Amino acid sequence: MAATTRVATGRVATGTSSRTSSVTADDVLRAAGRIVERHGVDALTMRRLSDDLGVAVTSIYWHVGNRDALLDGLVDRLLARMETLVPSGDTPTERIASLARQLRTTLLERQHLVGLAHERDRTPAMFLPVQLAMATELAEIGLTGADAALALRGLQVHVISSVLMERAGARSASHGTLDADLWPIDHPDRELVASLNDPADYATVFEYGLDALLRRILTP
Amino acid sequence: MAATTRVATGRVATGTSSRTSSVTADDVLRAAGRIVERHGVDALTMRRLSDDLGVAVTSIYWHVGNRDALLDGLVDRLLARMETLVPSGDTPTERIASLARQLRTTLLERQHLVGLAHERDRTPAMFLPVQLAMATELAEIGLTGADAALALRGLQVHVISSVLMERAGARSASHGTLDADLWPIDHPDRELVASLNDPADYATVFEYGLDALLRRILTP
DNA sequence: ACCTGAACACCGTTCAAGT
DNA sequence: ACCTGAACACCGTTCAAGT
Repeated sequence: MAATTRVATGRVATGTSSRTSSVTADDVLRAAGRIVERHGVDALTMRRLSDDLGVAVTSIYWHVGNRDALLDGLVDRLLARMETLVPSGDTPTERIASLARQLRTTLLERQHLVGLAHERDRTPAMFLPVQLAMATELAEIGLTGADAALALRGLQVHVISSVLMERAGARSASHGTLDADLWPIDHPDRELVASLNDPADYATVFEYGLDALLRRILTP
Repeated sequence: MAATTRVATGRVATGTSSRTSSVTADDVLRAAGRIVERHGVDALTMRRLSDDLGVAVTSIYWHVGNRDALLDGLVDRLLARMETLVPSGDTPTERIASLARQLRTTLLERQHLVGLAHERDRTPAMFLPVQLAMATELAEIGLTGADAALALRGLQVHVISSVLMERAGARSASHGTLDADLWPIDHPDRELVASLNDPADYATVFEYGLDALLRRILTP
């Protein structure tokens, strides 16, 4: 009984579409992206999405196929964003670092989408534009071939991992459990334990690893 | 109509339990772990699990509470495993590297569980035993306090990332799309592109980054 | 061309009932 | 103490039907 509370859902901003009331595929993508980024992938149900858009569940299927295709569309949007990054800096090393940092901040803004892309095996495609740009810089230093490939993958691994770790760190911190809370209270190195309690320094960890990689690239 | 094909499901190996037919909480955990590791978390439905065990869905709830508690239990089992790692090697640096490598291989064996632990913000707890052991080695080198914390986190980030990337790499490779397939076919550095086509060298990428980190630790 | 409700098979979970 | 079926609210998806 009482199937749904379907009562003129106020209608969500139709945005660019000129005709009223009806919904475009782009509207669906946008609304879906909003839900995913704010509440995670699991929160994206077709019924919730249709509620947000003020249409029947089934009309979403007309626009985007099904849930799987919808998620694919979201990932595609993220990948398109990756092509806008441009390196800055005077030396190749600086430009590589600049690319890595831009990549990191871009991914941090869309963390749930990054996870989604990873689950769907689109991580390689996600990194492609940056890899191409980085390859150019590496060639400038004289690093090509297998060595360059290794350096590229090293950088790639480093960036994505610090994004993932930062998310985990932020969430643990927000619900109170810090890394250091797990450590034995009588550990001799109290400054170490204290440092692990500082939740905000994942940027530093990132720079630390980036520096390590760049040094190794410059002195093989 | 035809609710389920509930026909004497042959009964799964009851293992250690002495009484026949009935099921222990440990049986449930084991069966669930098998499903998760073989087919991923999404494949773990309560009904499939109960089918595997040859009991009614509802009896699972008696043993483990609900699905969420079940997943928690699986993660706990993974964390317990982490305490068994022991460093080997003559120098502190070698012992640190040894710990990182053991951690990596252990996590690679339980990749789905690692993802699960990460989603549930248990990554810090997962790394705790290794971190403690590594801290001892770092102190031997003379690295303590904030510097040691940074090194620990750097190592932690590196290990988990290479595990995650290796999974992504393996899956992309298995369904045919290699990193390098995305690159422009006319890219000047053909050896680089060829290197990116070799799917098996994630171990090398891991060692590369590990080496970079250890060098940086030794020369601050 | 676009939207709709009804209907399907599938979830997780609760509960009263059995032994 | 353990297991069961019935029943609930919730999914994704299909389809015939509307305009």
